[in-house]
Amino acid sequence: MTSPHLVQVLATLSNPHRMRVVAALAAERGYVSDLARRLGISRALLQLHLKKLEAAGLVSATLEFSADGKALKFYELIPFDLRLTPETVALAARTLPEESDTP
Amino acid sequence: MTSPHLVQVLATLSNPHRMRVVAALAAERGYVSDLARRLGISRALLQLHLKKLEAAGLVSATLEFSADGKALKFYELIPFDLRLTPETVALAARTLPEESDTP
DNA sequence: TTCACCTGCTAGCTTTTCTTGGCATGTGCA
DNA sequence: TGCACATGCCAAGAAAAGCTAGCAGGTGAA
Repeated sequence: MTSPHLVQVLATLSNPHRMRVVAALAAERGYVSDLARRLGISRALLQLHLKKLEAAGLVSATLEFSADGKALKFYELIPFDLRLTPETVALAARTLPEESDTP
Repeated sequence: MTSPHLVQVLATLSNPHRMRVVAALAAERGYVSDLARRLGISRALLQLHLKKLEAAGLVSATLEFSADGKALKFYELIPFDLRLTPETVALAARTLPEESDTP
């Protein structure tokens, strides 16, 4: 894993809503509106968090069709296994872009 | 680890500056001004990040005195070892405070 | 006394993130 | 045709995070 990606993953997971989304998807995949109901948050908000989770490579989406022809966007977890220690963080920090790169 | 704490730790580590600080301290402890020079950032900024790292329980500070009597605040790493998987995240999410708790 | 260090704090600005509410589109069913 | 449910997107405000510049106080050495 590259460290900008690690930064992104950590930032993505460090949010209560997104942790709950991961938990919900770990139990069972679901489509957007369904998930929103299960989690008790608005669809717009969930969609935004799902976007971030997808951008971080933590979930993936599949368009499917229900029996009655409705288009449903199913989300499911992409398994991950990260270890966070001073050593792994230090290692990642070495591949971080310089701050002088974006003046 | 409680999940609010996990959220805090992840949020704290998901920052390039703070990752560099952890990396620097993993290599060798140091005092504020020294660290600022090593990292090439302003002292005020470093102090802010050190505060967050300390609040998250990732570093600790000790006041010491140099040979010539100057007070130096040394920071060092507190070892940590976190594993991040869908399961650990789901587990943590279950102990998350309800959103209805802070209306 | 003046200089070169060290520490700590904060007011204020900029940028980013979070969140809501609304609008548009499409489907099948009564 | 009207209803229910699905998706996507965006504007705009509220809240949080990031950063700088500056001030104040302390020490030892020249």
